[in-house]
Amino acid sequence: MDTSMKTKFSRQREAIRKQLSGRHDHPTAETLYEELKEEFPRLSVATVYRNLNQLVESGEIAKINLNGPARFDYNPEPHSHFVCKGCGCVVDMSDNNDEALIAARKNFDGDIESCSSQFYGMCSQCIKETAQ
Amino acid sequence: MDTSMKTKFSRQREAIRKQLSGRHDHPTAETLYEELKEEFPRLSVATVYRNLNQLVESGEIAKINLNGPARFDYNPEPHSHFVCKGCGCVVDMSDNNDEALIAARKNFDGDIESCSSQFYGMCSQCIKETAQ
DNA sequence: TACAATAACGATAATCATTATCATTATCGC
DNA sequence: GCGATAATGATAATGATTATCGTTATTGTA
Ligand SMILES: [Mn+2]
Ligand SMILES: [Mn+2]
Ligand SMILES: [Zn+2]
Ligand SMILES: [Zn+2]
Repeated sequence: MDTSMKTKFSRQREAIRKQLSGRHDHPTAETLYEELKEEFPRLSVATVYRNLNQLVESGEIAKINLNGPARFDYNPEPHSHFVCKGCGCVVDMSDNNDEALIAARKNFDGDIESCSSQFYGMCSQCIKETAQ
Repeated sequence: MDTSMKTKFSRQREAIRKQLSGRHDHPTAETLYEELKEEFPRLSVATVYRNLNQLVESGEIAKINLNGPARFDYNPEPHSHFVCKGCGCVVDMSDNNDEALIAARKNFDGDIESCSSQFYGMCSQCIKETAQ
């Protein structure tokens, strides 16, 4: 992408940003698109992808690659996620990777900038439902 | 998939297994396909995907989801990876997630089974080339 | 306010990775 | 060998994402 390009305001990007803010379910582009169609009946799914990519590129949001379509996180700060094997939900974990980073840097011949971890298992909700 | 199905031997699956064994570059299905075409000129890419999925399903190998096509790991034991932002290489890290697992379980209301971490940065090779 | 430059849009075609389908072939137990 | 069926190869189909392109909206300036 051309870095000399100065970004202009767009109602769509603003709406996408807002839609993603303050939530912790890490929605996909498709989910955001479906939700925003109400407010923007003419919205194109390409516009959602375009803007999400731009926001990721600028470091304002984060992209999460797991199985299936990419998910997006309003919080770009490195943090861990729990992925439920039952319902597929992706939940924020409140741990700091700092120790892992420090440990990893000791025996690695390169420059480690960041770390992202995923934990897998069953969320409390799914455990309940399985118990029935 | 039907669990009552007993798997039969296949030369192709054996070759895929062998091709993946003993290497640490975590190739994609496409890469393995290209490499195996020499030995199996009639090989279909669908066969590679089919068998890789089967091996993942049986827990014999692991699937790694990052940006781009999935990569496969002959080592199914949970371990961390370093992903180079320069060349895109994926390198094994010799750390144990046990501490991270124990810490995460303490303040999480659910059943955490496993953990996978990725470290991002520049590999030593890329650092050298950038310095030039 | 008008206007030129251009970023962003919406619609949709194209691409890429992966899976499904199906007729044929290979494996396996008898 | 023979029957049952898992696995294959070819290819169509799907799902996610990106590229294209003509139109629209934003922005800076006259
Ligand atoms: Mn998060
Ligand atoms: Mn590995
Ligand atoms: Zn769950
Ligand atoms: Zn590198």
